[in-house]
Amino acid sequence: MARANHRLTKIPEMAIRRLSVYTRCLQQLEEDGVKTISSQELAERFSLNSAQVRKDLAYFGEFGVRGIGYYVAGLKAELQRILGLDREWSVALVGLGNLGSALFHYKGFARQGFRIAVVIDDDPAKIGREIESVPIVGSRDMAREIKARAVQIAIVAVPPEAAQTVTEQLVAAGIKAVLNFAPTRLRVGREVRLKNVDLSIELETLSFYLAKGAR
Amino acid sequence: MARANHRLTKIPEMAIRRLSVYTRCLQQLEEDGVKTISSQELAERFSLNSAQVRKDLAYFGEFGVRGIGYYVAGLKAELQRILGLDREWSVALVGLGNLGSALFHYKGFARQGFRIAVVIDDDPAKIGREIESVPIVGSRDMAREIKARAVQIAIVAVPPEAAQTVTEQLVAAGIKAVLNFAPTRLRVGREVRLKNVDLSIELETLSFYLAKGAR
DNA sequence: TAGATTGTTAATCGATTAACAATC
DNA sequence: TAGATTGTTAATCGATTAACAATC
Repeated sequence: MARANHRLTKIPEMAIRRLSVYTRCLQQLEEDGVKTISSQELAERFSLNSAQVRKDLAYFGEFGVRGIGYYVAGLKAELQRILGLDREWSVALVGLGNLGSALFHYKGFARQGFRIAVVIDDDPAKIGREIESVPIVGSRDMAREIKARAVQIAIVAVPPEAAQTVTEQLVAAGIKAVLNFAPTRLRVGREVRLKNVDLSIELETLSFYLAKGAR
Repeated sequence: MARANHRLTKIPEMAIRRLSVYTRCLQQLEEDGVKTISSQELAERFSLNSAQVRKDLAYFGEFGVRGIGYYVAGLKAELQRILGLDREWSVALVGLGNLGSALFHYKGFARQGFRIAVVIDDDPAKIGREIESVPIVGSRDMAREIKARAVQIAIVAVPPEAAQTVTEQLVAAGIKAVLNFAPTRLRVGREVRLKNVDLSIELETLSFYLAKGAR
């Protein structure tokens, strides 16, 4: 029964993350000249259950062909569309310290259509300059630049004590989603999508298992 | 009934992560001079359920006092011990490019007792030098340095094509846990704890919600 | 003692997986 | 048609939450 229940159901966050992973795999498969793939084969690559792969996809539509599997190129295109990876997103990078610079040069972002359109940093030695043709502006000019460049996503990589203030300015300037690397819990309104990346917590879970092993 | 069921039960990964979060909060509370806190108060700070806080703690023991709550200093110390944060861990940082440098200078790691004891990079311009008194060695000398410095944790921040090879060398040298920032799925034996940090996937989930909002 | 809050059990909720009719 | 694999329903599993006796 081909019904579009995928409009109504709430989609688990983990399903979205897996979609991301499938997409990258499909991209590789396409480059390798693979034409079709079954849910079973796809699942094996990530030690998942084939039913989970099919269910993740079923949230969004019917992309497969019974007896065949999925056409790699077609499914990749569908997933890219669903994830918003079929277009370019203008991103503002806030903070050009060590982490900010690393993120600026990180190749993975650009590959999926995320283009850093403006860098924001209040260091007088940096304001007014460019980095790889991307302008560096002070927070004073932040709102103007964000609007002018239709930036919707901000990557926050400033010291923790500056993060909340700068985020409020970003939201006031019209930013719709924030990826936060500052080790602080940010408070934003519900109209803004916030994702925290906590670098310390990952090390701490590792040390838990090491410490446990030693006990 | 004070039984140590916490020795047998399998502990959810998410519970460990929350323990990390509680610990940091308790640290702050201690600095602020707060003596006791209830599961309810603690839960509210993270929009969690108080039963969840109590259950997370109950995996490891009985730390609270009925009618009172938890003594901040005592609970903090217990959780630090459980997470292995009551001691110093020697860490090897592999790859000193943009991301590696950022991670090297990242203050959050050192704060919780993770000390970068050696940097590994094969750039001839870097080998043999030091960065903030930490030696930089080539992968040729990796095994020797890791053993000499009793390093158990490695942070991998090399280009994706080098990640698998270097990880195998790390494991051969006796590394017990790997935090991987390279955008590649690493394959390691089951005796090694592996945690992947995928920077792209976070942006991709954000763009999913933005794209959905626009549909 | 009366009030507060824990630790734990039982109920609920949600996500994963097995099973299978539909169908290419 | 026979074989393969989907999309979906129903069963299972695990994690979250409500409820409450125990007890400070």
